[in-house]
Amino acid sequence: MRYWLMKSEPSDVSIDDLASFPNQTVDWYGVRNYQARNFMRDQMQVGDGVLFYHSNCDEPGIAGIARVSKLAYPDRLQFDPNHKYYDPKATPENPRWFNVDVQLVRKTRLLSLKELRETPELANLRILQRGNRLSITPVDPRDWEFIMGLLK
DNA sequence: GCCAACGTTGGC
DNA sequence: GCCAACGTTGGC
Repeated sequence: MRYWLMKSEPSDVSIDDLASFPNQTVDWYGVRNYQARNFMRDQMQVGDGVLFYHSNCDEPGIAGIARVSKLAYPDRLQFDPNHKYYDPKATPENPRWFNVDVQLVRKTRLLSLKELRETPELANLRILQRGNRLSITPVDPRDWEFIMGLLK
């Protein structure tokens, strides 16, 4: 059992969008970074904990708790020539991009990036490191427990 | 909209 | 394999 932080732009999929989806589940499409892909494809297990993070928006921060609900499988959009996530080098026989499914556990208060930065216990969070751009990062179990405490 | 920090691409 | 050019991310 591992823990992850996954960024989503709320203009694309917000925590409220997730809550409104069938089974409160979304396929985590559109990841086009190899490190993030490898986390999903090689390490994520059903039941892993996910911090659902709103990025590139007015109030960036953790907006809810979710879980991995399906193991990685090929990202459907890499095969769609009309989509911005199309990848001409990917084929169904040899897919390049993968995604897991993520299911809402519960919406939480917004634990803002500002508050995260002001919390000394969380100084090691990957998301807070300088220059971090990765959309999926592992979360240390101790950090996860600490954040669960803040979100009670 | 700016721009720092990365990641990717492709010529050599 | 190097690295300049280019593209993207995402907070501010």
